[in-house]
Formats: sequence, C-alpha cells, structure tokens
Amino acid sequence: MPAKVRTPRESWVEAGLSALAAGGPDAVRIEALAGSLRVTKGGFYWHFRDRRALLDAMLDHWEATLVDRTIEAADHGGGEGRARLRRLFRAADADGLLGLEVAVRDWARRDPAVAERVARVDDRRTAYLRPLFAEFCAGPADVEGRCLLVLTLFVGESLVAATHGRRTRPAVTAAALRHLLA
Amino acid sequence: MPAKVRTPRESWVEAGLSALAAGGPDAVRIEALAGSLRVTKGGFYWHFRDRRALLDAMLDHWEATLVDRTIEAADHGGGEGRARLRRLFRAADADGLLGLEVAVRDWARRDPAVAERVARVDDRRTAYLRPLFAEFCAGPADVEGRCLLVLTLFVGESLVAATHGRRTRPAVTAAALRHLLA
DNA sequence: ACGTATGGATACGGTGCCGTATGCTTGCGC
DNA sequence: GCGCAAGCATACGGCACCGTATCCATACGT
Repeated sequence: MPAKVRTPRESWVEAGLSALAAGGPDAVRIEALAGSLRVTKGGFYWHFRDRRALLDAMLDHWEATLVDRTIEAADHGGGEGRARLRRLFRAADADGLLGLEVAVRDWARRDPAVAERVARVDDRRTAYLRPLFAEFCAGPADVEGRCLLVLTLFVGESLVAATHGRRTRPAVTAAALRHLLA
Repeated sequence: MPAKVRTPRESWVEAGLSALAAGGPDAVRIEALAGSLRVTKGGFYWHFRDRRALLDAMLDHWEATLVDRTIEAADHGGGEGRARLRRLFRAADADGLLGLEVAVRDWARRDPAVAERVARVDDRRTAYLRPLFAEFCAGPADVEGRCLLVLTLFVGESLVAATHGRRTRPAVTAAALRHLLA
C-alpha cells in the first residue's frame, strides 16, 4: 500500500457529507472519516481549523452545488410546468441526495445557522416552483399551498414507511403527484 | 436538597424521549439524562440493563401511547372525514410530538428495528385515513396518493423552512389542506 | 538534485461517556 | 422498630474521540 499522497480538502468534505447523510451530524467524526479515507487525522488539521470548520465547509458545498442538482435535471429538456415537475421527482432519488437532504433538515432543527441556510434553499426552490404552478392553478393561495405540498412530499417521502398494501411506493408517489398537477 | 427518592422507570423514558426529540438518538446519553433528572446514573442501571434497553422502552412507549394521540384528538367530536382531517392538523403541533415524530423517523433511516416500528405506525395511520378520503375521492389510487400527501405534509412540515413571502405558514398549510380535501 | 509547500504518521493530554462494583439511604410490610 | 428491597451516590476501568505537537514523506519548480 503505497499510501497515496494528496487527500485534498474536497475529499474530507465529501466524506463528511456521506457520513452526515448516513448518520447525522453526530456521525461526522474526524477520526472515523480519516479511517474511511485510509489515512490518519494528521492531515485533517492542516485543511481545517477544527471539526466545526469542516461542518461549515460541508454546508457551503451543499448549498452552493448540491441543492440545485435536481432543479437542473428537471429543467433539462424544457417543456411546460407539469413536465418539469414530473422530471423533478424522477431525478430526486438519484445519488444519495435525498438522505443528505433529510439529514441537513433534521440538523437544522437544532442549529440556527443551519436553519438559516435551509430557509434560503427552500425559498429558492419555492421561487422555482411558483411560476410552474401558476400556469394552471386558480389563485396564488392555491399555488403556495401546492408548493408546500411538493416540498414536503420531496423531503417527507423517504421518512414515511407506509406499505400501501399491494401498491408500490413509486405508484403511490405518482398518484400523489397527479393530484398535485390536477 | 432532600434528594427526593423514587425516580421511576417512566421518568427515564420521558427524559429520553425529550432528549431524542431535541437532539436525535445520539443525544440520549444516560449521564446527561441523569443530570437533567437531578440524579446520578446510579439508579439507571437498576431499571435498565443498558442504554439500548432504554431506547427500546422509549420506542415501546412511543408506539403504544404517543402515536395515536393526534388521531384521538381528530376523532374527538366525530363528524365527517373533512372535519376530522382539519382537526388532525390543528392537534398536530400540540406538545412536542412533532419533533419526536421527525427524530424517530430520521433514526429509522439507520436502524432497521426502528424502521419496522415506523412502518407499523404508518400503516395504522394510512388505515385510518383511507376511509376518510374514500368518502369523497374518485378512485382508490387517488385515495392512496392523498394519504401519502397527508403523511408527508404531517412529518415534512416541520422540516421545510420556506418563508412564503407575506403569507404565514399556518395560512399556507391551510391552503395545502384545502387542496387535499378538494 | 534539492528544498519548500503540501500532506501524513505518531504520540500525547484531555474529556465525556458507558458499564460495573460496592455501599449508603429511604419506604413499607410485618 | 426492623428488615428487606427500591433507589441512589461514588468511584473505577475502559473506550472513542478532539485538538495539539512534532517529526516524516512525496511532488514539483527551479
């Protein structure tokens, strides 16, 4: 094992996000991260002042580059609002983004700094959704209500474990989406 | 300080549930719990074999007595499906039940035993909701979709931080609910 | 080829927590 | 009023982790 040099700052951030998605902020332990990177924590403190600095960097990366992934996927190909919305949910599951999403939001319940970031993200997303629904909804109150339903369906789906009898979850999600687009 | 005797098993469970709601399963630390009960951990190991035993007891209590609180509140007074559903959401915020709800579900993502309990709970809730929606919905697929939307709205609402411009969150939730009952 | 920046190993002190062991107190049956 | 059991204090060994300090190793420009 030639001990491959160069474990750049970004690797620590990515490993941290994986740990966060899997086990919440308390699972982001720098010695454990070092282990998963096949390295000791020696180099960590070269990149980051302390553990909190890593957490901040993770949130920066999440907010700056990961959040809009699904929106980009939804827009890719254009089309009317309904088509974009359907693509949005198809793209959602990709990667581990959903688990990360939930972990960050649960974290936000305890940490005001994280909560502020999540608020910014949600407002950005609502701003994206609003015109899509405005295309075919009655009034602005209805639009806002449906935006909230989309967001809660998005983040809540992975938290709900109902089995739906003989129906599959994707089928039920599709039915829910149909109702939102009616 | 006369060192009030009797800190029954139930006190530990309640303190544990508070800690869980506030900080997730990793925040359920028995020495910290003892501190909040003004006691040392000495007595803890008389009631419980170990930490995991407390966690199990907490889940038992949650599943057996806490979960149906809101459903009971919704049923109290009878009435048709729509009325019950509206009451359900008015009752939801009461106590700290919502935070607990989210904490347990996030925990379930990591622990299969917890996931199984959540699945039972969700199936029970869906079974409650189904006939309510069946009163006025078109087909069974629509019913199932709306059940999922109710559940995700229920658990997801506290995770979404959108500000909705000049609208208040309760107003938007009401609009969302109106759309679900249409 | 050599030296400095970049990245890493190793070792240490400190802390917070788990679980155990061993007694000290209070409540209640008798 | 005595004794046993429920409830608690205290103290210990162990572990996992944080952050620091100090000494290597490789990469690349020159």
